[in-house]
Amino acid sequence: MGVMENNEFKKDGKRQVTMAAVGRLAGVSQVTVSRALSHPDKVSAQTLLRINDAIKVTGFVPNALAGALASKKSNLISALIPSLTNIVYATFITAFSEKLREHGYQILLSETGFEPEAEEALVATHLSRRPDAILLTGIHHSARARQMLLGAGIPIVEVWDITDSPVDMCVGFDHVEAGRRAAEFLFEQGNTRAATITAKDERAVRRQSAFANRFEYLSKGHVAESNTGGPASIRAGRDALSDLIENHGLTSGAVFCSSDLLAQGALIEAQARGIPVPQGISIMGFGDQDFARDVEPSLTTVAIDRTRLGHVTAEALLARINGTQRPKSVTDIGFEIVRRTSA
Amino acid sequence: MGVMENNEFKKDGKRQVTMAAVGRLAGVSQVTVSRALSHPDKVSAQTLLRINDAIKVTGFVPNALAGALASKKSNLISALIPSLTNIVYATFITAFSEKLREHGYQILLSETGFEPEAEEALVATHLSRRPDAILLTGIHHSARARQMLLGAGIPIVEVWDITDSPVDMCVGFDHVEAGRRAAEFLFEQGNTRAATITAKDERAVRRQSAFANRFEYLSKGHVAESNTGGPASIRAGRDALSDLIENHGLTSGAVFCSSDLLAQGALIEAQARGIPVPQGISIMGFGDQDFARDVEPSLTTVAIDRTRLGHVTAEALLARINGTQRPKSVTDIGFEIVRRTSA
DNA sequence: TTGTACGCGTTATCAG
DNA sequence: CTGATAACGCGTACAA
Repeated sequence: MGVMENNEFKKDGKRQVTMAAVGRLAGVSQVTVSRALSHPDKVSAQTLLRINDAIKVTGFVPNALAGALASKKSNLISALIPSLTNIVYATFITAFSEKLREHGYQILLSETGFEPEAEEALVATHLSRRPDAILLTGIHHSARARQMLLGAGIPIVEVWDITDSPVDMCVGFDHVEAGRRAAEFLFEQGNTRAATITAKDERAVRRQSAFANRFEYLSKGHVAESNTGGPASIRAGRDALSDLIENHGLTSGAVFCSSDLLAQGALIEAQARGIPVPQGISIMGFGDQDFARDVEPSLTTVAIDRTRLGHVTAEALLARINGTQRPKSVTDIGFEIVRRTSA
Repeated sequence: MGVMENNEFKKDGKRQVTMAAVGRLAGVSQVTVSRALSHPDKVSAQTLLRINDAIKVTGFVPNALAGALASKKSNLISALIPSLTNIVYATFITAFSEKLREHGYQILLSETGFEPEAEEALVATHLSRRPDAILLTGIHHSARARQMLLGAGIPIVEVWDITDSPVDMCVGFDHVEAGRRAAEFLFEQGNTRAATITAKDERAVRRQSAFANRFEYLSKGHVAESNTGGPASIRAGRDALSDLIENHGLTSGAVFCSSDLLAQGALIEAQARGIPVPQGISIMGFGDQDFARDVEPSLTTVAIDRTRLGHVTAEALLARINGTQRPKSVTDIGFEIVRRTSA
């Protein structure tokens, strides 16, 4: 009694309906059925009708596996993103998928988490499906992953970051510049002290570091830092603000958070402690998620247009697939500081 | 100069590395390479080493398309969910994917939106990839979709709802019962008036309806209702509460929201208007998302264990794939009312 | 332990 | 406009 027994599906059950079967019913050969589907204009109206009838009758569903094998085109695009439950990646992938679906592509999606090692294994399994292109998040990949990617000979796009030396192409923005600009903004707002709250995310850490450097340079003071050690959440934001207050002597100034969600947590914690925002402390988020403008006080933040990022990335990939776009292309979608009331 | 030109990928470029090529390098036949990969114990240690060397040297990546075609097993599982940007579906799919990946499956994911028609087209494209199983959200599907699904002869699981007549199997909970129980809970808390805020979501509407019926029966009063007409968001929650206050004369009592996000919006709006919660009005959410316990006041809600739902669904599918699980199975994962401070 | 022969369902090529 | 025929790369008998 092996574990593979008793399987009533496939294996030996009713064989699937093939183009040949449809053809028999329509009185044509298998090839003609194939043509009727991919180049209907190359088939007489007569037989086209009979074939479509036969398809309806048999409930034929083409086998894309066989099609991909024969044509060397899978119409599949792989996407590796850190996390689906992080809304910023979810909105990005929604926009990305939408645009690609319009062009007949399906997305094979996997979460890599924030550990670089996990990505490598996923790259292999994804490549085995022979996607027509692959999307990676970030610009840091293991040597073996890079090697496999290059070997695949397909368009590759890295997103959410930019670099001078992309594997193939990349579209994103400059995190160092974003952190720096946030520091300048908060300093210009009159804050002489600042602290940071950062989630466990390589890019967030890079922004934090740029922020701290810049703000310390401008203010000649120390920037206290609290790291969540995990993904962003309201709880993490609350705890981090408590940490800054209780363990780092934070009493005034600005707090730069690595995401709007952390900022919202900090906002709630400040409220719970009776600290007025922005009068007592200022809070700045990152991302400009939908709710940023709808919380009280509304959140000052760094806007990243994730939907545009998704669309631009999809278009770049499409252009690359049909040879329009050159390799080594780098697209900076930029960011924008949005001043609201929390800072 | 057609649009398909200039394509430097695939098409005619370097042919991919095959098992045959690996075999030649290792001095064995293609079959032996295949065996070395799927049944290493059936190959001598000697040749296994040579094969693994050859694989490394050539950078061989198996072609899962060809494998699936030959074995009639794609190791692919399709998942159709309404929305990725809705955190409840995202957490569900993360749990679902995780469990299935442990068993060697990859997930082909698509968003269907909340319009039933969109699902049908997606079912077709997904089925063409010959997934080993398919997951659908909800229990309402077009006739043609049902037909195609049945014809595919693969395990099918419908989630987030239950019914006596699943296409194949379903795992979820009873939305009518959930709405009813929420009404009883709020009434027992002493609320003599109630209103609802509901997003555009068939299941949410069903809960709302059950809630209103039950609460009206218990209180002998009318339950005012505000519908967002779109997806849930903090903005939508704020607007809906304003609507209830300004257009429906809401001044006290409880508000049952179709999601925690809407409830959070209502909470913020109440705060902005200086209405104390729960003293002025009570607010109840739905879903028990992470932040529900971390906002101020903490959110009373109906807990749905989405991670468990994901795992249970994956396990049911796995069991069904290897014939352990019978068809027409219905799994009710239930729900739980969590009393916190907002109601 | 290894290899040969064949089939999976489709597309591409070339003839008619 | 239609049809043979040959790939596509791998798994599954079955044989050695």
